[in-house]
Amino acid sequence: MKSNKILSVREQIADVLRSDVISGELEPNTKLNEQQLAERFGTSRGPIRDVLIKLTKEGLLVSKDNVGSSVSSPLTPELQKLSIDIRRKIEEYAVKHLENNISDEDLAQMDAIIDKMQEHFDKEEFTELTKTDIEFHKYFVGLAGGEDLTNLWYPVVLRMRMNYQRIRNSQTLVDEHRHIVDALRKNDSKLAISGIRKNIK
Amino acid sequence: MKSNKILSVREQIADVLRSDVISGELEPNTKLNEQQLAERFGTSRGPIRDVLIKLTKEGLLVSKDNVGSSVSSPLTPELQKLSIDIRRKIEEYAVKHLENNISDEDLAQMDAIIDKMQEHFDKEEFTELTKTDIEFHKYFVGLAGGEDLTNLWYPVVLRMRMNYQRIRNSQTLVDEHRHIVDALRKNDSKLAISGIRKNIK
DNA sequence: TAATTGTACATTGTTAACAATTAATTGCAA
DNA sequence: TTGCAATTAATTGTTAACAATGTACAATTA
Repeated sequence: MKSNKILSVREQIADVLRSDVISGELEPNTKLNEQQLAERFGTSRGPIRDVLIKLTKEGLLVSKDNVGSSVSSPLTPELQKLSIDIRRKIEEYAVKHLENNISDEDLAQMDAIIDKMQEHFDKEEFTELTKTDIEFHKYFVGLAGGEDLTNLWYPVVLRMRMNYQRIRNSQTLVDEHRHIVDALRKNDSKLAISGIRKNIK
Repeated sequence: MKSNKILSVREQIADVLRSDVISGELEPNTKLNEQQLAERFGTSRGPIRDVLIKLTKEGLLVSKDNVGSSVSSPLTPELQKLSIDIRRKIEEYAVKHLENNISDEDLAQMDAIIDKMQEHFDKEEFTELTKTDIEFHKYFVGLAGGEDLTNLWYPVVLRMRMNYQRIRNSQTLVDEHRHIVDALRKNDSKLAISGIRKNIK
C-alpha cells in the first residue's frame, strides 16, 4: 500500500534546503538569511529558524550566535574516510538484523525505490537520484533499527554526501542496489554486506 | 590561559536539560511542556523550542508534530553495543591523530579536567562526574578533529549515556583517564587506544 | 598613516498574541 | 453502562513587533 505521507510545513522546508545543500546549489560558506528564506517559503522567520537549527544539527550548516547560519564546508578526506567506516558499520548492522526477518512487502517497497532511482538516472535528474539513493538506505536502516538507528545514521550520511561532486558515472549505482535487495531476498546477509561495502565509498 | 567562556541563554538551558536527562532526573517518556519550561527558566517559549529541537536532534528527546517532546527511552542493548563500537572508532581515530601532535598546554588542560573528575568523585557528585567525564572526551575529540568530528561524536555519546544507571563503582574510572593522558603524553597511541578501549564500554 | 572610537545599519534573538491542532470532557443514545 | 459525537480545554505552531547584538564604515586621535 502506498503511504502518501503528509509533511508538515517545516519538514518540507527542511527537505528543500537539504536538497539545495546536497546538490551543491547552495555552495559551502553561503550565508543563509532568515528573512529572505521566510519570504521564499512564504512563512515567518519562526519555522525557518526551527529548520536552520535542525540542519545545523545534521551537519549541513554551521551556526554562530548572533551571526547566523551558513553552509558547511566539505569534510577533510580523513574525516570522510572515518564517516564511510561508521556508515558501513551501521548499515552492516542493519543488514545482519534483516536476515530472515524481512517481509515481501518491504522487499517490494525497496524494489520500487530502486525503480525510481532508475528513472531519475535515465532522465539525468542527478539531485533526485541522490535523494532516492539516500531514501533507499534510510528505508532498510529504519526497518532494522527503527528511529534510534536512523537518527544515528542520518547525520553521518548527509555530511558525507556533501562531498559528492557528482553522482558516480553510471548505471552501476542502480545495479548495486538491486544486488543488495537480491541478497536480502535470499536472506544471504554475507552477500548483502559485501554489496553494502561496494556501494558505500 | 583560562578561557571563561560566555554561554548564551539557550546554551545554558540546553546544558541544564541535558543534565536532567542524563542524570535520570527526567525519566524516559516524561513529557516536556514548553510553557512550564519557559516559566522555569524565565524566558518565553521561543528559546525553549530552539533547545527542544536541538536536544531532539541529539537523541535525548523525541518529538511528535503538534504533540510535543518527551524524554527518549534507553537504547536496546544491541544498539547500545553498536554505539559503543562507533564511539570507540571515533575516539581511536582522535587518539591516533594526536600522536606527536599535542601540546603541553593541552595535556595540562586534560589533567585539570581529570582533577575535577576526582573532586566530583570524592564528593559523590555523580551527575557532575558524568558531565566531566564527557567533557574530557569531548576535549580531545575536538582537539583531534575540530567541530566536525565533535558533531559526529556528541550525539552518540549522549544517547549512550542515558543507559548508565550509575557511574561505575570506583576510583577506577578516574584512573583510566589518567592512563589515557599518560599515554598521550608519551606519544604512545597504541597504549592510548587500549586505554580508550578499556574506558568505553 | 594606523589604530581606535563612535555611529548607522543589517541581522539575529526574544517576546506575546493569535491560529491550528490535539487531547480531554461532556452529553446523549442504544 | 457503553460507545459515539460534539464541545471544551490544553498545547503546540505561527506570526509580527520589538530588543539585543554584530558588522561595516566614518570620524577622531595619537
